[in-house]
Amino acid sequence: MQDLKMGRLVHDIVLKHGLLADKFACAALVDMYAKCKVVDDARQLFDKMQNRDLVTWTVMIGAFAECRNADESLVLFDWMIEEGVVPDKVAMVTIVNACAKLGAMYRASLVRYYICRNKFSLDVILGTAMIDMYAKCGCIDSAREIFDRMQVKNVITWSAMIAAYGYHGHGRKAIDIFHMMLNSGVSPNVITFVSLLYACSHSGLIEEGLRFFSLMWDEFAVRADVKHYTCMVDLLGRAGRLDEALELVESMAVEKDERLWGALLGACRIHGNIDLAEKAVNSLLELQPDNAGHYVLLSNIYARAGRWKDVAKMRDMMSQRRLKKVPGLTWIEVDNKTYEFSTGDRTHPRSEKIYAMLESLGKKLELAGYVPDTNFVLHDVDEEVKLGMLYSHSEKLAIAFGLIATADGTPIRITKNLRVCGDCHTFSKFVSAITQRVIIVRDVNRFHHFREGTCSCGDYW
DNA sequence: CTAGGGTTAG
Repeated sequence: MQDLKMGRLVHDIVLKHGLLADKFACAALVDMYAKCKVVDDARQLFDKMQNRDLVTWTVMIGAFAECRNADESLVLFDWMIEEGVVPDKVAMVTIVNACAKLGAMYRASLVRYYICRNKFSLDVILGTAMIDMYAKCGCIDSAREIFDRMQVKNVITWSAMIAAYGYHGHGRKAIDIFHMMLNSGVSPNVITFVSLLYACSHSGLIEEGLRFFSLMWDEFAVRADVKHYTCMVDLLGRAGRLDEALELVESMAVEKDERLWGALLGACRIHGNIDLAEKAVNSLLELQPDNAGHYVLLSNIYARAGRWKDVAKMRDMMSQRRLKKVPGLTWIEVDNKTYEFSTGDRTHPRSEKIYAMLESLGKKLELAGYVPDTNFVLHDVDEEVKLGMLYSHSEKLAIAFGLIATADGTPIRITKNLRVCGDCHTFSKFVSAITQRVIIVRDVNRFHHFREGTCSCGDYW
């Protein structure tokens, strides 16, 4: 049931007949609100219920992970345990899913401990959820361990592993898994191919990607949808084959969406193709006139080409339409606590040390050849102010804090709400070289593993 | 036996 109007009607009837004490009726209503994405209504009802049982808790926890902040799922889970409700396997899958969404490594390890201690067997669903959780927490090897231990794997399990290798930049391994899957007799589906093509494009495996794209229909009867085309546009576009990418877009018989044009625009950014970028943005703005991200991306492309008048034009368009760039946030877990940073943030208790660290780090980095790229600052301010803004990007603050607060040699794991900024990407490479630290960044799309001055994404993101 | 569970594209 996903009809909110009807759902509220049913809610009224339940109230009228005094059925609020009935846990089945209430759980179903909570679930209905959750599925209609009105999580606050679900929570209100949940709070009013007298006898909440495990299923109701599970629905509520899942609703938060689905609709809003997975952090709230974890809080609720703790509360449930405190109330003495004992989770079962389905509840664990729900909480594993919340950890995956958050990328919260510490919580993930607690959950694993809980699962082991209570001897929940790794059935195909719990195992698959754990693969996804580990991968999205940046621990691709742990994900693979779970995968290898699983006795029963279905198409979702295989797809999750292929996808995981894909967004960690291990295209070859994704292809290996795909072949293992075929050998085991499981047939790939639509999502398997999205994951596989994505893995190819993000590892620059052009010929392989093209081959799989034609194979999917010819050999597996899986019809290409807009997502597969998006992967192919990305694959060709990254490789600089923009003409072919455009040709594909123009020839496809499937309805085009904003992410397809977004892939083309991303390729234009990498290769500095302004004409095509403008075409892509025009199509994007037809579909989503209020998405600030599109303006920002085009503005960055202009900035890189030194077309400052056009940058100003974009900025004016944005302010006319009252569009604001989504503020960048970065999270880092230190000593089992999550810290959040925004640009120029000085709220952290160790803020002075963090800025001091950034300053000394900056000097070393610049000696090593790092040149801050103020083109990534969109604001119309003096160069010096730009430099200050650039150096206080949330990512850099989180990395500096990680360097201060964690032991030498331990990897630094951070999570971002946006795509990684080009300058922060360069910065992270230099930091990994100079400090001998591995830096693992989860951005909104994928993972970057920085090690000894290089990134696993091969600078294509 | 009946409410609740996993994978995907910029």
